[in-house]
Amino acid sequence: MDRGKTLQSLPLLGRLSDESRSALADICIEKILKRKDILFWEGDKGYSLYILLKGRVQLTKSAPDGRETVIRIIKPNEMFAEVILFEKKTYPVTATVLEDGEAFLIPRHQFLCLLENASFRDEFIAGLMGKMRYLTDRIEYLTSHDVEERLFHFFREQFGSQNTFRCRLSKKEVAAAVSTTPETLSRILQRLKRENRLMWEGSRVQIKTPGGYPDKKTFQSLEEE
Amino acid sequence: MDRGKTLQSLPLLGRLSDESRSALADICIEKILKRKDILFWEGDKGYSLYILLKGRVQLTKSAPDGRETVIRIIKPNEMFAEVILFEKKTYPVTATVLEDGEAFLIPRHQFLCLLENASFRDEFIAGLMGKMRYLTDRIEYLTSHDVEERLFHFFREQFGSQNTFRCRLSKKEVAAAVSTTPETLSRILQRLKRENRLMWEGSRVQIKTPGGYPDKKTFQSLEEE
DNA sequence: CCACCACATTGATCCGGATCAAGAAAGACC
DNA sequence: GGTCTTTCTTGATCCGGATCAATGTGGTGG
Repeated sequence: MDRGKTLQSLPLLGRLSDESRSALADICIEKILKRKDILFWEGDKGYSLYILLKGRVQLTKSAPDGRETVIRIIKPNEMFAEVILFEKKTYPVTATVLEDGEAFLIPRHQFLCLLENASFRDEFIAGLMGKMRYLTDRIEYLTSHDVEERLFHFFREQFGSQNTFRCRLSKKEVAAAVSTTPETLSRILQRLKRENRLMWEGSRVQIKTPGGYPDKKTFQSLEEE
Repeated sequence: MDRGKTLQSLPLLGRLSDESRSALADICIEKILKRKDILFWEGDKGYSLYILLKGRVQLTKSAPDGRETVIRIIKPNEMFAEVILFEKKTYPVTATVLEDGEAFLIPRHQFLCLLENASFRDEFIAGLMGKMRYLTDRIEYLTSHDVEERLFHFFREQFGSQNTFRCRLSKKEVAAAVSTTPETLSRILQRLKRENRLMWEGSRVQIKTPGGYPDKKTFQSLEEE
């Protein structure tokens, strides 16, 4: 893999000067991600951040009683775990690979140098703001929309506005992502199929709700920011 | 008010060089906050961020159906609305004054200059990270803790670990802050009083749960970060 | 000081979705 | 290919908390 090129194609890093980018290319570590790998646990001390190139990674937080809450599912080209950049603190979430892929792993102190570059820094901060908006929206979404709405919204966020796509996540995982149980999801899918509004066979999902999804609210996915 | 001094005493801004700080002092606008004032509406175009000096401000997001979700309640010395810094976008939340106070209002382009200062910038980014942690925690909290736990947690977050304090918010507002209805809150307060675990008379709240609150989980308030 | 309106309490009811339980299907592993 | 484990489905039940409704209580402005 030509790292320099890969790095350049990333929205975030395209802003770097050629020199910094190639310096980064020498530093960052490629990592192959296999489904079910844990990249780090909530509470771990950490010194690197990640850029996902391919695949899908889930960030969860666990309650004292063991229940896991999905905070966010990372799609390719997103950066995650930057939270450890400026604090000697620990990861606030656990990162689990949901779908095989690869990632760049960038050591923290290395990354900090890059922030001297004004244009890069602005892009980086803008990225953080986008994530804050995302989390804000997620709070609103989880507290005032029902499971069906959350499901449609989740699909749109993850797979864009296409009406048919391949979802490699298990139903259990999707249930967790929309903050419900497999049983409830199963029942809802059953009903949606009966009402001929959504079909999910194997990994193939087909949405047939011409003229818009049930959730009217315009809700931006992180990518679109 | 001696703005320079006030600015210096703020954790975030203390890091600035004396010159930048006094430049900032000349720029930033003092604003008196009266309960029920709206600082900005979700969707407004905005060009300034705020630092709350005194009082309390609520950030909410509204669902299409009109329901309002409280995202965060700002305490003194916190900065908010920085989200508009790097995007020409609109405020993602509505800011309502809950308790009389005052704030500094800093025009966006002015603030951007300050980021040239490395130490200030790091502090600023660290602040953003803290907020992301907060939002992450809030998602987990709202989805996997019941109203009683959320209530105790809210008090601790807002008023620290003291067992007795003055809460100037209305019950309706507290209900919203813990994402429930006034009716439910009322019933819970009634029960807690009967069980002699918490008393709320007038604005005076007294918690009598020696040896820890029901929510065992260590949960940092933003201030402690 | 009274009238009015937002807040607060209390009761009755309802409902979305979690939980528990048990079978069926589908991978995964030797 | 067969066993074993995990996922998925379906059914029955339960429960936290929302909603609806009615009444009580303050606070505030004229």
